[in-house]
Amino acid sequence: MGRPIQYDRETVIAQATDLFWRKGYEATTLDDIFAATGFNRHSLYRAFGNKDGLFLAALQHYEQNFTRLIGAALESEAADLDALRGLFTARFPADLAGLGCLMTNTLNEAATVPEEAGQCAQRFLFRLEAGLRNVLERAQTQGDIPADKDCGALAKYILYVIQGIGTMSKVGFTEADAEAVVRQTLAFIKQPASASA
Amino acid sequence: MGRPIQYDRETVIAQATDLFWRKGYEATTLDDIFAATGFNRHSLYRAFGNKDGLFLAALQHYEQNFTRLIGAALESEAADLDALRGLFTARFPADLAGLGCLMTNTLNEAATVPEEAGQCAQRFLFRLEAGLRNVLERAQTQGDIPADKDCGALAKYILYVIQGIGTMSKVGFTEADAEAVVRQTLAFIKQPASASA
DNA sequence: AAGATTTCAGAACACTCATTCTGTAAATGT
DNA sequence: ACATTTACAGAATGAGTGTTCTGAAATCTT
Repeated sequence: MGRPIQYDRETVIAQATDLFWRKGYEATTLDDIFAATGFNRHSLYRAFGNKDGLFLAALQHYEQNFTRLIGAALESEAADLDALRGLFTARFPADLAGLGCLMTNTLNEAATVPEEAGQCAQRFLFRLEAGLRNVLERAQTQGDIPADKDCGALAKYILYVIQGIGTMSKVGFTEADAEAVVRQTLAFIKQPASASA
Repeated sequence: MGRPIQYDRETVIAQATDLFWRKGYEATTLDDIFAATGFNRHSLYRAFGNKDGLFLAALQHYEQNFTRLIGAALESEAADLDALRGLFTARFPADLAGLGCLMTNTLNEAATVPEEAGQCAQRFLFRLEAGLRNVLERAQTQGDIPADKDCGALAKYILYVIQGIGTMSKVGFTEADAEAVVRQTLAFIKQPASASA
């Protein structure tokens, strides 16, 4: 059956994800990846086809990790505003401090990234939006959000704020700033007297 | 004194700004610029030193254009919330639809952009933040914003939202979505009963 | 133990792109 | 009119990088 593989596929993907996350798709060279993971040039092309294939695998890896969090915080029966806040404060500022979100970064790099990657990131965004709406509607039926608010619009709003956090985290604004924004957003949402048109 | 220059420096910078804006720093090649502007390889190096020099000139050009708007909307004596809203709705969604803000884009590309460019973009951000705070404080003294709100925090908040708009505008979200976010944000800010911690 | 098969290691290739170089054209000053 | 200076035009260079190729190493099957 030939020589056995000396690398672990999942480990390689995880390490590559980290690199792409920090440096972006284009700025991450294959040599960077070989240096960081120690795995083989030829093996890359055998296992992933090419650089794009590896990048897509990294995006999927990222999405799966994130999916667990989203599933718990946004899509489960128990999801409420506290879970939403937890998603923000536990996940976003912690790991992503200074890195932004890989999906957001990919969207921002859309001009150079393979097309399929951009679509993947966009799907991710839509799913996030749907999850947010789910939580908000649930909270609304429980009375945590005024009944006259449009949860679809609020979900979109949060999505925008999330993208802002992703960008700002990369330019020296602190974790405390991001947390204040999250607090502020949740406070806004809960306020009665909706003055929105 | 030798052959006269056949290109107009300002025109070249304006065209280069447009390219960098649309495609980003790295993805824009010098050949792109030569093709779009028709001006000369040698002249570029003579006039701007190198690609980085041209990019910095483009950033300054962008900043100057923007400065007029910011000056009127944020830093003048007459600046109020309506002027702020005008800055959003007139400027951001119109020209920038699908492009984001050149400064935001530059920040997102920080890994590959020349260092000086990143600093320029960051200065721009701080200036924008200061202008926002100025408007909010003025509005607060005029009674448009509840007295118990922290204008510094609100200014930062708006800055985050602006970055979000810049990113989202590049991934298919419509101008109407962005306008809704602006309306929502202004409505939030004006609301009494601040529940923020 | 021998052959087959797959991985590993690194050189070689092809392409892009910023930068530099060489030669030509156009204007000014004497 | 001639020499000088500057711009224009395009070829040449060199570095970086994704991809392919060649040969050696390691393991399994028979």
